[in-house]
Formats: sequence, structure tokens, C-alpha cells
Amino acid sequence: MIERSHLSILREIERNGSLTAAADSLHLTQSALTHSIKKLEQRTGTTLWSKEGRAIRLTQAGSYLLTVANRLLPQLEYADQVIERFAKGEKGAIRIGMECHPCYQWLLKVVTPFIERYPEVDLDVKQQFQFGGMKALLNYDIDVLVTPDPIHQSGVTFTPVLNYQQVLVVSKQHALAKKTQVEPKDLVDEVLYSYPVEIDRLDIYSQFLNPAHCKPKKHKSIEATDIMIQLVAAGRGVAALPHWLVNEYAETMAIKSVRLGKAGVSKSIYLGLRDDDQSIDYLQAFIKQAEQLSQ
Amino acid sequence: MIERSHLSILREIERNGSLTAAADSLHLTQSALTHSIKKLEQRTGTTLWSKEGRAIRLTQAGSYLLTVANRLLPQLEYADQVIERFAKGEKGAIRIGMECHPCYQWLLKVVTPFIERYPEVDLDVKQQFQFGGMKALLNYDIDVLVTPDPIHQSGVTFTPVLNYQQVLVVSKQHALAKKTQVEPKDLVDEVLYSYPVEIDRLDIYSQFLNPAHCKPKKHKSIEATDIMIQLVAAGRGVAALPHWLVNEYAETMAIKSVRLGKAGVSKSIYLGLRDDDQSIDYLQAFIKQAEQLSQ
DNA sequence: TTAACTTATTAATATTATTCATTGAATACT
DNA sequence: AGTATTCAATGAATAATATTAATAAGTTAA
Repeated sequence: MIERSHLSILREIERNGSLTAAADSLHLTQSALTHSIKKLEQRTGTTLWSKEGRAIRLTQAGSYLLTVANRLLPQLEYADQVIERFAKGEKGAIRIGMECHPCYQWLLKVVTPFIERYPEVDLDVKQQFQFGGMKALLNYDIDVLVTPDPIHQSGVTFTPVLNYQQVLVVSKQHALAKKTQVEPKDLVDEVLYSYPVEIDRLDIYSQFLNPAHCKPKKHKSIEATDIMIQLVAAGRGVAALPHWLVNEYAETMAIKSVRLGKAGVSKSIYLGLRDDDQSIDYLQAFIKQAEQLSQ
Repeated sequence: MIERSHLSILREIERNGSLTAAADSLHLTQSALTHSIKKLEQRTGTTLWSKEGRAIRLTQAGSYLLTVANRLLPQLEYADQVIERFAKGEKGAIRIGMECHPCYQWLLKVVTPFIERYPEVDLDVKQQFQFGGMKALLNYDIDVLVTPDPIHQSGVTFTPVLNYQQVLVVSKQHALAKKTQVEPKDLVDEVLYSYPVEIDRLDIYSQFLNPAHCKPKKHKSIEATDIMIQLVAAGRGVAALPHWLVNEYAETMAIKSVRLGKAGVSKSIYLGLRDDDQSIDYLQAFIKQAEQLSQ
């Protein structure tokens, strides 16, 4: 069995020209090398070096092994480096799962400065989960779960990274646009647009309409935020979205945001992380980056 | 420092799905593996496996190392095999040096059966040496020296492999063709062709002409045997060549061989081998092959 | 819950690697 | 030629490492 140490010895003897010099550069004694060599030659049943006088020269078998050493040692040394980078928390991959439709745009703002600081960390974003984001996290399909609805459970810790108001978006021409706040009953004649998720995960229902036993005239679901905003601007309906998202569109689109109820609907976005991974540098850095953004 | 054993452990755990099973296939105890793993993880400062319950799963760093293992282990295992073949004397290379011009055709007859028996032994033939064949042999530029003039010296052993008569080749029309033997004085009016080597290495001089203080009318040197025979057949001159070589041409060319003197000029071809290499299987086999051919 | 199975731990032991001190041999120097 | 140097080989002693046995502690499945 050829070991890494054997390959190192081959290479260093060739580099240094003598056993003694090779021993120095390997931080060993000459005696140690002689013993290693002898053992290797005995075990393999070959002569790797022919020793004439005090000179030393590779045999054919030795020359062959030297080419192996020159090919494989750099690869092993590179692997050492990569593992070191893993150890320092510089290298890795974050697979981000998103359970929050409008968050994608917010996420981009977190990601941009992060990838500059951690160029060796790969990023991947997934938005569809067969059994829900929580399962995906626990099943190691993703490493970070971005969600407005944390399910507190052992093994996963959630950190709030963004607090915001959920607001109603309406066209500037809409009657509600003049109000500073809307009440549940104001929506009973409206078409309500939302992302395609279960109704009990929509805050406009759970925190606003349902408590007042109201419901909109019609409810339509749309995947793309841009289209949703377009439809709202055209007066085809209203939508409940994060205020920061609405603000971004407000400059270019004919829309206006109105507070939901007297107190407004407050929401938070959380990042979920497996407890196992709490010690991983770049994951902590990612969360910190997200927290800083909202301040 | 990633060692071969670490890579093997990585691979076997992944193949077998558990530490215990991997330990079996590595002919170790489960305890030994646990210790190795722990030591590796401590030294590198990484977690390679996350262990949840009795299941075990690779971390990102572990997955990376597994790809390294799958890439490098096969190469190391192949190197083991190659070294084993070297050890068995099946694999190697013979660099043959030729100091004997007409021997090339004889050599081919040795080589043909040899390469069938030792398909993994590379062969190379060199015919030009900067400082002579003996120096080339001692300098490890060649491994076998084919020569009619062995220089006995420590470190090299010569084995005679072919005894033959050196004969004079003449055209069938030539006056000497009718004789059974020629004398030195018969050549004083002839053009003598020879290979381009120093005159004192030509037996026709050292063993035939010089003792009788004779010399030919003219001496021309030619590299290629075929051309030399053509010229002789055309009556442009005579040449001294091994009888077995002349026999091969005699069927198709208008030439005839005549004995040199009453006793003839006897020659031998020797194979020279470094004493260091006497124990190498395929070199011994090569010499044996050469000896058998002449019987 | 038990039975079966898997990994972790500790202390003892076996194996292997390394060094020290010395020798013999080859080379360089005067 | 003789001496000093340099280099590799050796054997015994020691240090370092790997491996095991025995057992614990945890998980899974019936």
C-alpha cells in the first residue's frame, strides 16, 4: 500500500538530491527516511533506488512512483487547503429556502454584500418544497429557511431579521386611496390579489379579515409581484404586501399604500437555522448581514 | 494532512452506510474507525459527518473529501498494482544499445518472441553513443549493450550469445568467388566496404589484413547493409560480414561468401549487463532468449 | 417496554514511526 | 597518501500512534 508519506519521500529525495537533505526538508532524521524506504522496498518487493557509492538514483519502478507522486501530491495538498478553508468557515454552500414570496427582492439586498465578503461560499435559492420549508430544513435539503411563519421546534432556531407593516396596495384612482387606513368591511366589494399559498398563511385573512368575519368579493392568486402590482395599478383589484415592497414600486407605478386597520398589521421575517449549523461562520455572517439590513 | 487511510474511511462509510459496516470491510473494529474519524476531525478542525441518532450524514466538507477520495483512491490502487508488476519482474523497460552494425537483423529475431512473453516490458534500441557503448551502459543510458568487443570491467558482465564466422562477400562474377578461401594478399587490389567505425574495431583488419601487413586498394564506409550488398553484387567491391547475414541475402542477390584464410575469422556477439540488474527477471529472460536463438 | 443495533468512550495493548549513537563507505581536501 | 567530511545503513531504545477489548449510552423497531 503506497501511502502519502512514501510519495512525499520520493518527491523530496528527488528535489533535494540526497536522503539527508530530503530528511531535513521533511523535518525528519536521515535515519527515519532510511528506515521508511527500506520498509517500503521490503513490503513491495521492489528496489526503488539503486545506491551506488553515496549517490542515489531511481530505478524504473522508482521513476514510475515519482510520476505518481508528482501527480497526486499536489491534489492532496490542495485538498488540505480546501479543508482548512472549510474549517475557517470561509468555504461552504448556503441553500436558502424561501417561504415568503415577496422576500426575494429583499433577499437580493442581503446576498449582494454577503457574496463579496465570502466569495468562496456558494449560494442557491429554492422556492418550492414538497413537504414544506421546515421539513426541507430538517431534511438538509436547505440550510436556511426564510419565512414569516416560524414553527418553533427542537433542532431549529429562528432569528427575526426584518419587521415591517403589511399594507393594502390600491390604485391611485381607487376610492380607498384617499384614506389613511382601511377597515375589513372596506374590502367586501374588492377583488383581492395574493400569492398562491394557503389562505391561513395570508395575514390579511388571519390578522385582519377573519377576526372581523369579512371576506373580499373575489380572491385571485398570482405568482409574480410585478404583474400583481400592474393589475392593482390598473384598478383591477387590491393586494396586501409589505410596505417596503410597495415603496419600491410607488415611484414608478400609479399605486398607493394604505394602513390595515387602526394599528396596522405587523409582520416579521425570520431566518431559520439548524442548531447543528449554529457554529458555522458564514451562516452566522449571513444572518448578521440580514439583521443589519433592516436597521 | 489528509492520509490515504482517511480517504478509504470516507469511501467505505459512504459505500456501507454505517461506521460498523465500514469497519468490517476495512478489517478493523468499529472503535478504530471512531477514533480515526475523531482524530481527523480534531486535527482539521472540521466536522466531516453529522451524526443524528445512529444515522450518519456527510457535511459539506465531508462531501468534498469524498469526491477527493473517489478521484484519488483508484489512482493509488492502480499504482499499487503497477508496483506489484514491477516486483514480479513483469513490467519494466529495456533500452538496448547496439555497437554491432549488422546485429540489428539478428536482434529482431530475439525481440519478436520476447515481446510476446513480456508484453509489459518496453523496448527501445539506440545505435549512437556519444562516449561509447560501455559508458552509456555505466551511465544508465542503456540497460543492455550488444557488442562484438566486450570490455571486461567491474560492474558489467558480458554473456556470449552468438558465435559466427566473419566471411568475405563477393559478387558471383568475381574471380574470388570460385575460391573456398581467400588470403590477405588477395585483397590488395580490391575496394573494401565496411560500416563506418574505427578501423581497429574491424576484424578484417585486426585479425586478417594487419597480421599479414596487407591493405586493400581502397576502403569505403557505408551505413546501410542493403546498399553495401547491392554494391558488392554489382562488382563494385567486397565486404566482410557475418556469415549468417550473408546467407540471408544469398538467395536473392548475386553474391557469394568466401572463408577468410584457412581457419576463418571467428567472432562472438556479447550482451553486456550491469551487475546491479542481474536480478531483474525480464533482463535474464532477454539474455536467455538470445542464447537460445543461436543453438 | 425489550431486543437489536449503532456510535462513543476509556484504558490497555500492539504496532509503527522516529530518534540516537554508531559504523562503514565514498568523496573532497591538503 | 592521509585526513576530514559527507552520506547512508544499522540496531537498539524510545516515542508516537493505531488498534483493540470491554463497556456505556444512545436510537430504532417490533
